[in-house]
Amino acid sequence: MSVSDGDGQSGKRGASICRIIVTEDDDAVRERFVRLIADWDGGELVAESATLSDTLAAIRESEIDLLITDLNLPDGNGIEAIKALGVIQPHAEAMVISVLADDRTVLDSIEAGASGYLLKDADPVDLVEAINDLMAGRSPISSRIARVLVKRLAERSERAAEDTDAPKMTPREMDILWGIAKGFTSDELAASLGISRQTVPVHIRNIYRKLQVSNRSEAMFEATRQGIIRL
Amino acid sequence: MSVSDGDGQSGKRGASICRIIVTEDDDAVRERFVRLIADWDGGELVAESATLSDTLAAIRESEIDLLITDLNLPDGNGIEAIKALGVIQPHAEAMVISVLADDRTVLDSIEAGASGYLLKDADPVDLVEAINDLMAGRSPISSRIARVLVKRLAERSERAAEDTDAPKMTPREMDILWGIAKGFTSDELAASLGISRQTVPVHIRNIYRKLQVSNRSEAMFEATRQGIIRL
DNA sequence: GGCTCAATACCAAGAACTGGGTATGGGCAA
DNA sequence: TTGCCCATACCCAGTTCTTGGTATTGAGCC
Repeated sequence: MSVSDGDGQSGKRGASICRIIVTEDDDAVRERFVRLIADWDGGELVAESATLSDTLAAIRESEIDLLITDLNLPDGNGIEAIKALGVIQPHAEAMVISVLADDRTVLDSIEAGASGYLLKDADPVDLVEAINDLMAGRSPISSRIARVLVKRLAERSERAAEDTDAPKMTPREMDILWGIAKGFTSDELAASLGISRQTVPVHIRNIYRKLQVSNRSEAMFEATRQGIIRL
Repeated sequence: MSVSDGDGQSGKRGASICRIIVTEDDDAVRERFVRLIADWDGGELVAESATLSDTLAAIRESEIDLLITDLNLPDGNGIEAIKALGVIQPHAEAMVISVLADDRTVLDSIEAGASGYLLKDADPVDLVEAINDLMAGRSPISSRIARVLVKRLAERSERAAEDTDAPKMTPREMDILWGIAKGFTSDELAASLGISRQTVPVHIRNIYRKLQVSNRSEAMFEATRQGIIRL
């Protein structure tokens, strides 16, 4: 697709030069980034922009491999640019460079498709190293940002693991629960489990009691919410 | 062990010195870590270990602030040590230093409670900087490892966002869907939404069509699986 | 102005579910 | 051994769902 030269191999993405857009509303900072890329022989600056709208235009008009963007832009949020990039040029990577480090912003950025996230800290970031990481399929991420990701992933297992109550289902009840998830009627469940059609409702009632619900759909909701059923 | 001077300053978790256990079955590597910590005046090595069982014993017997562990141990998996630490000394941090970088291992480690994860790469890691990060509430993570976390968090939103089909629910249908999740009957739904009891089944039928299901429980399952309903 | 679609409303029959009992074996632990 | 729990099975009455129709109104689009 459209790559200039490169068809063939590209161990990393190595063969071709990395085409980059830099979005940053602070002129001084942007100039610094631009210079770093100019002095590096692995990348080509396709566009530099100080606004969201310019960036969106550039994403539509130029083929790129990497978007480096700030989040606080005068006319919007850099996350929009990341989302647009994901739609228009899905092959491209995106990296955030921002002062923001709150959970919501970080997670939104990652979910929008950013693969890297550097904090605009005191210490000057090694931009070229970050770009190399990114192009090699790694994710350069400041340790403070990484903490947000770790926290998010860790809490997920916590809830499933202990969850205070964790109603324990018997093996048969798990069978029934899965049958319900697949929309089986009691008769179908009885047939597929090889038991009487009168027995199924008994199990279902026991499930309701354990989950403190009173019908199938509520049971499904609770069971998935409490991690009893994995999607 | 060279604790040397001690408490004076040390800004971060400042008052006390960081008590550390190092678990690593390769003697040379472990010795290197031990020496680095010894030469640093912010931490005290409480124990060093080459096996899981020794580490578990140390976790039980000594108060520590940080566990630095390999995963491949001769008598088990370092993840066990992390889990044990989380139970016995929940305040303590854990960091993995391993050659393993597969998704399952990384995610298991994080979910077990590791806050840091360094790849035992070619380049020598700056262990002291990593420890400082950790003690300051940040997460030192190699970029290759970070990619795993990013991938995991991004795919979660992807499924909800486009998902190939992404059946779009109208606002009303979302109301109905949530009502079903909470176990409301059609009558209750009609009452809570202020519409006729005859209208609810119409919406439900439309939902079934969009999700390609034929009853409420299956609809719940599909809706949660496809991320239409967030838990 | 037509067209599509969401949202509303109504009817009715048959299938399925819910909740109340009671009861028999088998397995496991005190 | 006794007691508890799981799994099994049955009955029944009442409630709720599901599915087949038809129809009106308003919003958005060509």
